[in-house]
Amino acid sequence: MRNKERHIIFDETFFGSRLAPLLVVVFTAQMGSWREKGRFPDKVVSRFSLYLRYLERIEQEGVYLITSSQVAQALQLTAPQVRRDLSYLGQFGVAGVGYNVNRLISTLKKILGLNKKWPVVLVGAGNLGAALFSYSGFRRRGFEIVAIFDRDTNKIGTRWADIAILDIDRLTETVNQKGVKIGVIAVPHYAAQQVADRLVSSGVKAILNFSPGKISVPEDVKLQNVDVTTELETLSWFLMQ
Amino acid sequence: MRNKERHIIFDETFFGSRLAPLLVVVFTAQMGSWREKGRFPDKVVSRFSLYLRYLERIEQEGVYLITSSQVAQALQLTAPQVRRDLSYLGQFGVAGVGYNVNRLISTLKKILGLNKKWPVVLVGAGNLGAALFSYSGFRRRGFEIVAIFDRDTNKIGTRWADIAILDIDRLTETVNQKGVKIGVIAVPHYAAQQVADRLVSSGVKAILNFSPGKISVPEDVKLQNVDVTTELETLSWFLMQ
DNA sequence: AACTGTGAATCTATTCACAGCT
DNA sequence: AGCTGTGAATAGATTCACAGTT
Repeated sequence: MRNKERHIIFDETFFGSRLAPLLVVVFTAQMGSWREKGRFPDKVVSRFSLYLRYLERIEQEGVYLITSSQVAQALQLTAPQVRRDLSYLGQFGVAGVGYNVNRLISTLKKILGLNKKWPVVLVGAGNLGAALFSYSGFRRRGFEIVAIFDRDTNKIGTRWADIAILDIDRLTETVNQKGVKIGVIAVPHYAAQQVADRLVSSGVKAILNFSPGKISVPEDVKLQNVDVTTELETLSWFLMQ
Repeated sequence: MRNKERHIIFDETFFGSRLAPLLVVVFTAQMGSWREKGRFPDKVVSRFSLYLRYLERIEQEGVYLITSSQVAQALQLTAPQVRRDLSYLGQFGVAGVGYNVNRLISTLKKILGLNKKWPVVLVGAGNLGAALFSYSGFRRRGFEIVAIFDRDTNKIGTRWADIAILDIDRLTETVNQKGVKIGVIAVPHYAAQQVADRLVSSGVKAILNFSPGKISVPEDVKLQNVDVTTELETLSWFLMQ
């Protein structure tokens, strides 16, 4: 019927009562699933990213040791949460002392895959594309836009910095040649699904989508959405309260 | 006390027994807290936003009735989740039939505060600012950028469409004059906290922040972050698996 | 004395499963 | 017959609290 064990915990005061023990039901088997899968939840990963940025900043300032509560305070989290997150990395901290900033940084980088270079294709050479292109944070992290695609013939053939804007028809060719695994979609919503399909069929395995509305991709492709309208509408809802 | 605890493992034989149903006693009193607070969780609100967009689209296509599973399929959610979300709005559906698209749309709009116009200030007239400014989805939803601020003297005094780019020093003045409650931050990270502080002290109550890294605001101000680097790093992590 | 690492507890979100309406 | 609305069940994420380490 049920294949999961349940653990029931009770202390001596409950032994007197018939039903009381049943009140302290604890469903276990919760923890320890990431361990087998070798993957942590997305939420934890995105905090890893925050931790990394923070740690790199304080490393610049000469800090080489940090405690969970300092990290928590800086990033508006709680200390236990920071410890729990970092414990996913293994036993890193030194009890009574804190964490070694350097070791943390290099571990986080390794886990996040930031030691290697990721060639990225950007689809959409509009304002948003330009903003993403000019955002230096990507390059600093190893994400390098190797080609830009659009279908506007006025843009095709021109360059941004030294990166050519190509016809979208050359997407597959480029993705294969440069071994691109990440695509960024910055086109209007009506074109988004089509672009996603092309990226997928070209062999891209991870997509960052900036166009509003849902697009769908096969299960083995990771899709990350950034939906600005939704964010604004959440604010609007807040202001209505 | 702690030492007296016993762990007992119940397997399926137990769950076949008469006592099993009693376990249920424990886990109640969970639901029904949002109702008093009159607010739903952020996650639900952001799905409201998705529902609304989808419903408006199908309304265009002449659909006036929709079921939870249709919505779920279109938005890659589950049917029970859609029903649960919509049930927060009250009893809207018709059993055996589905939901009236029109009524849903107008209720969602009301809840999300999209019946009124929201004047918005945009701080940062770079590429990202330009992308946000030119994104027509905002205006369609009642978010109107009434002023743009920057500190670059080359930009100050120029206009985008008919909206002037002003010196950041005139922020408070504008916010007060136009009753602005929402601010969008699209400046480099090193300037973000300072801009946030100015927005807050000018009276803005909700901030959409596009610059990477955490900024902090008082409790009564709603902050929504869009952190592109983190999204990309999550993809990178995925690709490492 | 100060901090980590982690079971257990709690809190939050999602899904199941079905009574009840049309 | 088909769908909603919702208690109950499950899953997931966060926090508490403290044993253990330096």
